[in-house]
Amino acid sequence: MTDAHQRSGCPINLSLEVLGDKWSLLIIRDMMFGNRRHFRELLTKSEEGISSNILADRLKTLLEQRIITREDDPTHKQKGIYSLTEQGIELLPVLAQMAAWGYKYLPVTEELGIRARLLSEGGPKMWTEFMDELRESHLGAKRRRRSGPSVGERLQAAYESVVNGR
Amino acid sequence: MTDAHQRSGCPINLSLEVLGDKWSLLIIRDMMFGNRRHFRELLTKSEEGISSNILADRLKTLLEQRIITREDDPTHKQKGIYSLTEQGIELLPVLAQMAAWGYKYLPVTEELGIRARLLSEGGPKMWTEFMDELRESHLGAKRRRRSGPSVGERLQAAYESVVNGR
DNA sequence: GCAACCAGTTGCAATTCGCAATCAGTTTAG
DNA sequence: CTAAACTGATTGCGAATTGCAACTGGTTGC
Repeated sequence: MTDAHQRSGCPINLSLEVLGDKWSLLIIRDMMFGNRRHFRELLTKSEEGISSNILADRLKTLLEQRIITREDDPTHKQKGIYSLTEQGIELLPVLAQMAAWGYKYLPVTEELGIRARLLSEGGPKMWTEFMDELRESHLGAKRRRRSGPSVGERLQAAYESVVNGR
Repeated sequence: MTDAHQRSGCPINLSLEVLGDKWSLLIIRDMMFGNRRHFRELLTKSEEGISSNILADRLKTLLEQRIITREDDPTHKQKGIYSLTEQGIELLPVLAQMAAWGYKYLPVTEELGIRARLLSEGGPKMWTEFMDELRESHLGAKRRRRSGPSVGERLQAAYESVVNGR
């Protein structure tokens, strides 16, 4: 896991060297949209069933790359709380574009596609708002009060609506 | 390489099952920005040095996923011409966001970062124009004549300007 | 004819992946 | 107080993937 073997200084290549595998972006996704902040939450509450050694390894590299941080949970001596950094939060547009593409071309299920659809329809303006919400919950940033439900709440409500209403 | 083991119907997960490795998106990148259309071009003219068996394997899965197509080159009985499909062309926003993120946070070299910078500054409007150009060169689509150099030409000129002018 | 070029394929060693079991400390229920 | 459950991982091991180098069978240009 040494970072000595850099292939080129191309931004796409460098991004892929950090994120180019089947799990890293899924962990980010769960932290962003599923509000998972503990190891166990990421391990058990995901659709795909990552195994614990892979999760531990990916969290380690995401920490090294400063995409997430880890701090102790004051309520539990063993729990750690993982948070997105600004750098991690700014992966949202990447995920949003990837979700939009997958939604358009791959066999997405209805309940898991609804977030992608809303996020795609909302466009960059909605992404920016959601990123501000993430800055509040992950970085403790102050945020102007908005009227109405947050983007996170709207996405979650839409998801539950599809799940319950079928 | 059977596609039986699908992990979930989430659009991000499905996208990662197709593109979640260190090479697939680099091949797409070279086809889009480097105008590589033949096996040898993709093999030898890339910064990163993919090996031929990996390239052959990735081209195969990209074909299966309908992200690219392959046709015989009429000028050479052995050459194949790889082209992006509409589905492949619409990966441009994903690459653009990934490039913008990498440009902002990773140790990108000046000459390889200039395209990312221009594409990021140009925004979705420039992406749309570039996608139209790709539709012309890869799908044979007719395109309204534009005044001035194309996006592809502008990116290439900027790259060469940095390479020569340092 | 022959060297260079074409798109891959093959063999093999090294690495990574994925599953299951396990670990040691912490908290909670009774 | 004790036992069970929970915490964030770690370990062992077989399977799959990766990466390098050599090679194949054919085509093209000189």
